[in-house]
Amino acid sequence: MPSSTLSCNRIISGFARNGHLENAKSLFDAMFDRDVVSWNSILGAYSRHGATSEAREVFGKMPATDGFSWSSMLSAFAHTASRDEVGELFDKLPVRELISWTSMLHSCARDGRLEEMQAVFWRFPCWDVICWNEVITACAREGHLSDALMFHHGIPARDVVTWNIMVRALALEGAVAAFERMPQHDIVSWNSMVHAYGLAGETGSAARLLQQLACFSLAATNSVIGAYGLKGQVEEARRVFDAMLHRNTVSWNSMVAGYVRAGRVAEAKLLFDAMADTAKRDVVSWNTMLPAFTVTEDAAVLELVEECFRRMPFTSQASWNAMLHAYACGGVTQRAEQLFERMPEKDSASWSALASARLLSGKCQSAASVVALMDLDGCKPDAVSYISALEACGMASDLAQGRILHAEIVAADDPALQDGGKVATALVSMYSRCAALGEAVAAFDGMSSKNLVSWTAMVAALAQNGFSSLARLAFWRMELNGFTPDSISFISILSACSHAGSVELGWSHFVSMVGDYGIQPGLDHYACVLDLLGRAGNLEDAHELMDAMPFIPGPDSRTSLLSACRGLPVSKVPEFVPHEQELDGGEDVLFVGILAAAG
DNA sequence: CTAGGGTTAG
Repeated sequence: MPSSTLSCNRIISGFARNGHLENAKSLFDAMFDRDVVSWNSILGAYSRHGATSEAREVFGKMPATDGFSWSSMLSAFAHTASRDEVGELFDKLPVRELISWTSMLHSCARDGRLEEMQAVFWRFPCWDVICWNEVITACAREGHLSDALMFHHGIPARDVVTWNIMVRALALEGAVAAFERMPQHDIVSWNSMVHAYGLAGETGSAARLLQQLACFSLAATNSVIGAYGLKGQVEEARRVFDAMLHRNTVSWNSMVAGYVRAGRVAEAKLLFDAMADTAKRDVVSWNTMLPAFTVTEDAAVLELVEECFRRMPFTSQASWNAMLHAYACGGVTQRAEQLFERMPEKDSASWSALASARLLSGKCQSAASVVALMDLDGCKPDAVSYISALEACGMASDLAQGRILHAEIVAADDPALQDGGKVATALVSMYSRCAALGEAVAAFDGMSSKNLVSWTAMVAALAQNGFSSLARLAFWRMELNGFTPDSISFISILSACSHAGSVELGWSHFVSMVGDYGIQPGLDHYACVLDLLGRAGNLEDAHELMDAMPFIPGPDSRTSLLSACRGLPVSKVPEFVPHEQELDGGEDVLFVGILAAAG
């Protein structure tokens, strides 16, 4: 037991800073002479841990308080308490220093009151780099990137944190630029840069950067494991994981998540069980197991997931959402609706999961109404809400409802709804499926920055509405604009060719997809080409392709062949076209139709 | 020695 108050305080603050709250507390309890610094250290520890009620209790017991005590309390409130409580405490402050003002910024930022935050910011008596950084972070986190950049440019002096915020906030290109421009790097800068590469799917660059690090970084290593997992490169992720000398809960969780995402549930479960001995399982570990069913769609896995959910020692909002999502994917809408009713709290992700449950079971109208319901319930619809509602309108061909949603999106005028043009792309698809091609084109033309996905949606819209040559033109313009078509773009263009009966062109796209772009054709591509050949009456080639394709021909491909025979005399129907007894319901009718037509 | 900003996982 150290004798002086000063040395005790030093040890207590050391414990508190490193999260050893229990040790800090027991030394504090054993002290003879506690001064205000001893009390403040304990108070600060509770405050930083978000333990506001404990902090409040300590604050109440303090024999004397100073500016530090009040600042700690205000910080705790700013992180956890309501706007009114924070305001009340702020009014009671004996002195208002910049630190307290900065906590007020955080309180606004926390629940998205960005305009109020900016108003508060400009009322400050003076500013330092930390309060500037706080507003930049808040703007960036809420998706107000232009505001974030404005403050970034407006700041009189930047420190390493200012730059790190930009590395975190910007997409890869911007992150690289910020990283290269910043005068010096700290470990957080490197971690953020590794993470940015991982987020962009550039796992190779992320791994290379990790190796360049002079010292071991848990955060960066975990980022790389996570990035490999996201891309399905589980073996690479495992190699990094196995090479680690120190792993924390996040390392384990990331590795488990990689297996789950890859549908390798058995291995995920094995690690999940193993980590119970070595690392502390937290709520995220449990939540990580829950999406397993979404990937595997294996009924046995759904049971395992339900079991997991029941046994969870703690649940978070994400646990409920993940379970809801699993039900949605499993098509067990009834259970999804029941779980939704039982949920203690509902956030926008919960409502979106409900919408997808309804959408996947074909209840398009009630899926489209989710946006209105959540709004009534006091939950602000976000980009995902609008995207799934628009998809529902498209599926239901509910043009009127789609237009209402469009008007709401425009009226909301929220930068967060831009979300990389995803909402605008959803509008294009919605209008297209409602056969309102003019409005689809208008939505597309109105996009400030188009990307591969929006171009592909436009190609598909033109193809679906029978404008095959325009679809081909759009495909060509897309390439001229520097967007390299991916597997999905080719489905759009192949279906355009198929609708138009352009055999040669469709075939050349198919060949170029494989040869020039190195894209492995999937079942959908084969189905388009089969349909194309079938429509053109090129049965020989169609049959040859059906034999050669690495998929079991589904009913659709056989129907393509069959429909191609429509009108042929029975004697001319090739023998490889399926016989009557092989056919099930839908095809049977078609076949009978062919025979009748053949007379 | 104590108070405000940036670091990983669903």
